[in-house]
Amino acid sequence: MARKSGSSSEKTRPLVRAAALRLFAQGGYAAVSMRQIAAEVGVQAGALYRYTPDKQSLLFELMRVHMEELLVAWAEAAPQGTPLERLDAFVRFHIHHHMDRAEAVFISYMELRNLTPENFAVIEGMRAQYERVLEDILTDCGADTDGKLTTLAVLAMLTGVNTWYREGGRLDRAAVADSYVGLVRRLVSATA
Amino acid sequence: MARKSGSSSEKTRPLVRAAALRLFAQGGYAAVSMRQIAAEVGVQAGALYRYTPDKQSLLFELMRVHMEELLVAWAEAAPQGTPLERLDAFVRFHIHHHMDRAEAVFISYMELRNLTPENFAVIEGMRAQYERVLEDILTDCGADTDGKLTTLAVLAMLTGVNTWYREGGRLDRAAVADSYVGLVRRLVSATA
DNA sequence: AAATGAATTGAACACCTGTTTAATTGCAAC
DNA sequence: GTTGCAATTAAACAGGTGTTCAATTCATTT
Repeated sequence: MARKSGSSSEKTRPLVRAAALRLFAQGGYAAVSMRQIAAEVGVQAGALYRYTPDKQSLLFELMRVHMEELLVAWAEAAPQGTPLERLDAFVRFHIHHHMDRAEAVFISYMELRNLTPENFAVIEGMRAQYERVLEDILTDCGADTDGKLTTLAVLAMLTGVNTWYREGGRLDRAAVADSYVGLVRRLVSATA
Repeated sequence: MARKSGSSSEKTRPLVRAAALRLFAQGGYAAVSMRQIAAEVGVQAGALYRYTPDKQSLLFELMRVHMEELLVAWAEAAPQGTPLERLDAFVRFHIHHHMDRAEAVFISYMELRNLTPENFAVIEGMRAQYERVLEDILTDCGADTDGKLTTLAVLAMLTGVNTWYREGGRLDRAAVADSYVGLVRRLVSATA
């Protein structure tokens, strides 16, 4: 019979994920050992294999869940309205969502090359989905620019925030988002 | 007496650098072993230590030289002219320079955390110098925006090109640079 | 209290890590 | 042709790698 309330396993799994997230973000996938992760959880290395089939899956699941949450969060937050309103909303959404998940974002950008080809393809597909979200909005905005190029330019700009934004800095989250809304608006406006 | 022409050492050193550059870019600093680098050069691992005191210095030198070349190249290419002309020139310079050095650029962004604190500080200082170049230009452009924020936004946008640009793709180098000049011009233009 | 099965340990596996060093090779100078 | 030194090798060092598994502990159910 299944236990009525959470088994030890069900409580430990999130701890393993959290430890892996923190350590991978800090030191990089290749530089972090299963024994380090285990130590962070307070367990021996062998015990980790009750929660993940291997180290690679640990990384992959971190990235897959992150991308899934990103897509779901946008699907739930995506507003109706004029193309420009939706563009504003996307900029704010992206910045806030990414600020709240700095470690997962960092891993998802830095550890792509440590995925097996199959796992890489999955993540890449989800990333393409997210890029399409912005591309479609930009198309609706009717910018006279190269849609794909502008999409990638804007996304690079927005994601770049994570490399310098720190809580408690000169600008707070809302101020940063406001500034980028302004930047992106100008970016997509027709040339004078 | 010193040899008249280049010793074997002087011919091998660049090969070691090139192998390390390629392998670090491909697999990441932590995932690449000295034995792999040595194999690529066609030598035993121990022989590498005639060309570098240790693995860390190999990485650091790659990044330091890259940043130095970047700063020197701009110093030599930097034109006079109106602020907007200088901004255009910077955008073109940055994109072309980075396209030509994809591996070094990649390493310089991805392997920062694998530097010792002292080495990190050096690279970070050089990066700050380069950021100031653009910040000064933007200031001269008299944009009514937050100068530091705009600087980082533009740099993230420009450097992002390296994540998707591939030679032989839909757009050639010049077309990409032209597009980004347009994007950046709009970005810094006053709001309507 | 006894039984059950999940959770965990600790040791072992085969192999890889960066780095050092004595011994050897290779090559230019005399 | 011998000397002398730079370049290289092969082996060793101490320790770390991801992963497996028999043995043990632990907590719950009966």
